[in-house]
Amino acid sequence: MSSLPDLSDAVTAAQNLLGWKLVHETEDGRTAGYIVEAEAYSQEEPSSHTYRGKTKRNQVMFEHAGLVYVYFTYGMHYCVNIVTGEEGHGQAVLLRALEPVDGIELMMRRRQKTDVRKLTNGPANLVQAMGITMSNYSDDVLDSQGLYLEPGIKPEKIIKTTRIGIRVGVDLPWRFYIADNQFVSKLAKNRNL
DNA sequence: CTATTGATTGAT
DNA sequence: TCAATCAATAGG
Repeated sequence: MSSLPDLSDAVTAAQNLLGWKLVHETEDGRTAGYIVEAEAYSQEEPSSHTYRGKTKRNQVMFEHAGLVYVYFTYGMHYCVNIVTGEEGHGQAVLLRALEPVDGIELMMRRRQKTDVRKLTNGPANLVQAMGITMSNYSDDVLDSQGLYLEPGIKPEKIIKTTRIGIRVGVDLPWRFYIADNQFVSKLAKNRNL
């Protein structure tokens, strides 16, 4: 695996990021996990937050690849994305699930769960376990500090399928996850292509 | 201005 | 199947 992920466009990056290790160092300690499930979003298609142009919420998605897009949704949840593509093109990869590697005790404390499989199995769950907040908005994951990426494992088999939780653009096969990985979010295992 | 919806989760 | 709960957006 090369030392930098391919973030040239969202769909490529969603596959390429699988197996990379996401690390977050905070005052409470270090947490890290392998990315096992990810989805691509881009301004050309209606399910993307950038479909209707730049707003205060999504503006970082139009900046350069490697920056972090955190958003608040459903009145109670945060989700995290890695920006991809050229500057000015609103696209990113939503991280949907991790396989916990480091700081599992800390993740359990943050999540109030002891079942390792329920720590990071979903976009809002992994944000909570990793201690990611809006203060991580526009962090650079290619800088080795704070929230960043490290080379991890090479996925044996990647499953390509349709995205979760959206009402438009449901036909696009823009979701990718590592086959037979027990940390992939439950919904993701239901539909296959 | 008000009303509705959503890249979710966890409980029923 | 539904509630929790708020930012963005559509509509008047």
